Amino acid sequence: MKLKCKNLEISDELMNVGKQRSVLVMALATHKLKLSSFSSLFAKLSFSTTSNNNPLYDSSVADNLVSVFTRQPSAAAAIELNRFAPILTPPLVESVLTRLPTWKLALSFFQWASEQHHHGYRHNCYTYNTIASIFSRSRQTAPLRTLVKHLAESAPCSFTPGALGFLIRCLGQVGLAREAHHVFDEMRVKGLCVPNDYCYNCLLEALSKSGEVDLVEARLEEMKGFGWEFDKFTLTPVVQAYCKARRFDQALRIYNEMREKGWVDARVCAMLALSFSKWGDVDKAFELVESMEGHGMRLNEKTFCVLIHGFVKEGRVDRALQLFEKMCRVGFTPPVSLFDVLIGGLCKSNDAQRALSLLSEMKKFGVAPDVGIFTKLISAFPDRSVIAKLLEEVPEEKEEKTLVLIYNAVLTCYVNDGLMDEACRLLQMMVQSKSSDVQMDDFFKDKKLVFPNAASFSIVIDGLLTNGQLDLALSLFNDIKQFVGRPSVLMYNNLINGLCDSNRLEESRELLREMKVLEIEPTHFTYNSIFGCLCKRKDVLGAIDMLKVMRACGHEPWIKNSTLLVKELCDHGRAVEACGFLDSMVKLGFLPDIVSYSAAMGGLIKIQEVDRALNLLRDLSSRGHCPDVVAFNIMMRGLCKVNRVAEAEKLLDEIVVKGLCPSVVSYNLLIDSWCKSGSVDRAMALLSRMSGEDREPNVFTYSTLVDGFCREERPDDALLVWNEMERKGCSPNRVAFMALIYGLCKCNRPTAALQYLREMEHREMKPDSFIYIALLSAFLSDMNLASAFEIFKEMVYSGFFPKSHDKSYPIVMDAIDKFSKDHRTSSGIQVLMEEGKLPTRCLQ
DNA sequence: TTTTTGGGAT
Repeated sequence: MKLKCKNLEISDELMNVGKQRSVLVMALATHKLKLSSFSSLFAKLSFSTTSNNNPLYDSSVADNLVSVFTRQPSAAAAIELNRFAPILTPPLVESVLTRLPTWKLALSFFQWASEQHHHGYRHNCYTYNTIASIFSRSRQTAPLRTLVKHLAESAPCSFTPGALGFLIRCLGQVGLAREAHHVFDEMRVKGLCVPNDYCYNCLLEALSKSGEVDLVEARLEEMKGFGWEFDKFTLTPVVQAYCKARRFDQALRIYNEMREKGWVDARVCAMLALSFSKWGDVDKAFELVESMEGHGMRLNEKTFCVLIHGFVKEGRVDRALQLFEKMCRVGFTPPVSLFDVLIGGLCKSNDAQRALSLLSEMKKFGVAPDVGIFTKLISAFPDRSVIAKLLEEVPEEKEEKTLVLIYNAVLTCYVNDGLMDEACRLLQMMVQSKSSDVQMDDFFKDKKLVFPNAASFSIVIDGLLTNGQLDLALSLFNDIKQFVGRPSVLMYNNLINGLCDSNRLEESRELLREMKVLEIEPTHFTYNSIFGCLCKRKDVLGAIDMLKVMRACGHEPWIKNSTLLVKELCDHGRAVEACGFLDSMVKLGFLPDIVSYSAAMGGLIKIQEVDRALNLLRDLSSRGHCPDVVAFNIMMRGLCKVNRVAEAEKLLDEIVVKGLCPSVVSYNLLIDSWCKSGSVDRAMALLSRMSGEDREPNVFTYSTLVDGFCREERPDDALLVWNEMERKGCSPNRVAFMALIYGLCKCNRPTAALQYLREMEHREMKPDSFIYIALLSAFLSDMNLASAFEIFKEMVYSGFFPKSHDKSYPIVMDAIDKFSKDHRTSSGIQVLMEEGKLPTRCLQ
């Protein structure tokens, strides 16, 4: 009998089923897997039973269940599905699970089965393992994690040691080592499983795969305590864990132990060899591979390849070649990538001849060289003599194709060497090769030229673009259309990008129109090149128009572009327009980045619109953003600048309340504010709060405080801060030195200041001119004419002399007057004058 | 990709 119910409404019965969802279903649902809710799936399902109301369990039942869960929800037979429930058994569930095509469907079915406990169905360890291995194979860590968590906590189910091992391996395969570690203990504590040595071995493997070397060691100890014997499968993961942790000696110790017991196999050897190679010890790795041969072991193809790549990377082409020969000897055909890396390595170590000989090797294996290999070979012979040789050896059956490859390689070499003229000339010859009678180059005479393909043009055009030869690139581009056909999107993108970089917006738009005509779909790159150009031009309306286009075809504007527009506008005092632009973005459904909002806030502050900036900060959360510390810092700076320090302080508290961590900058801003307003002691209090919160002060903090103390005429405290800075290993920069020197001068300590100038010079930092002026005036007011003159000379010799409109001009002139009138310095001034170091017109 | 230190200008 076949039952089929169509379009059933969800019945009360079904609603009840819905309410009975098990804890597991709820737990799995927290992963927001967008599975159609099970009840609605029910309502749409159709299914058939084999013969009567009490169907037998046979493979056709499994088939039915599979087809019910696989089929697109169509005609409904929801209630009928319930008839399966009473006959559900773990083997049936297993069999259905393994037949379902996707992990999502398997999960649906598993959930449904979990709900059937009122019919007496319970999962056993094999159904759990089946779904676990499905998740593991499809790398679904989230549901897998939920599954084991549930397994240990709320759905006790006993496991055989073998089953626990299997489960742990599923976890290990997707890196859930911690979970494996945990479930192992849970099962044991709850009495659901008595782990044996196999379980331990599986656990060790999972742990070592995730690099949990400490846990590996702990479990090993535990095993010993329980009296389990170690075997090959115990120690292999231990070697692996030590290798991963770069604990070289320990890895070798275990390896030797294994060797004594005769447990070494190809896998362990390969693992160790790969690690040696990774650590740069190519010879040891090679030695190991050699010793394998003596014991009848051999590497697999993949390991050969990885080792050869690694050897070349370490600059050991010699060993790489030896390994390569071994690989060929055991009968593997090396892939092109291996030839590529070896030829590259040989070229790099100036063994071009040997590289060339590998090409014949390729021929023997029937592996066709690609353009990259040709390029490497040609570059390796600076006289280009190899080109003729390559051309001679072109196999007849693939002549056309191979010739283009070779010529494209030549073009690439020209481009790489910046020989754009040569590249263009060759391309032109290739184009003309059709029309015969072309004057051939030395390299190419005797050889047939070949007509270029799209790649040939692309190589040259890209080269021209990176060389800034935009117009030449454009004219070649037109040739493509004539000779090769439709250009690729990539070529359009590169040209449009080049045009936009040169601010040639109209032409780039023309190319975009052309793409439309040719029905070449532009990409986000295409649109963003043009959008970026409009942003750079501060063309707000144009940018918004472009956004509309992008909205229509579903491409996102790049953050850097919209941020650039906001920044550019703000830099020119147009913060209000910037805000308008951001609003337009929102209206178009693009959420601007927090960075662009921060830039806008900064712009508003710049034009004294502090309250507007504050409003924007407040609005951010309603626009779907959580202001970050930088946004708060910008706002704090704005408030400090207009002396609303108390509000800035409140923002600092708000940062903490919001669960963010104030940065050094946040503190620096307040410290600076207090230093500038004569409250250096409050600033110092904040410094101690910083150390309490483990926020290291930086050179900005210390410079600010040094400045603050000097402003309050407390040079000794300034020096204390300075020493504290050096003690903490924070080395002063130019600005810090200048702050101290200038501050000490203001406090009438020119001699101390001069010491720090010397220290600064010793560290190869040059002060700004105002430092000389400060020292000069300080020495003069200290009546120290000799030192004043020394500084004056240094100033003059370093090429600095104030202009007549300069504020420091009268100071310097007054100094010269004093120097001239004093017998100790007058001759020195004379010398400077004779040397022409002093502007003559200033000296009447 | 946004934020912090020196002086001083116009």
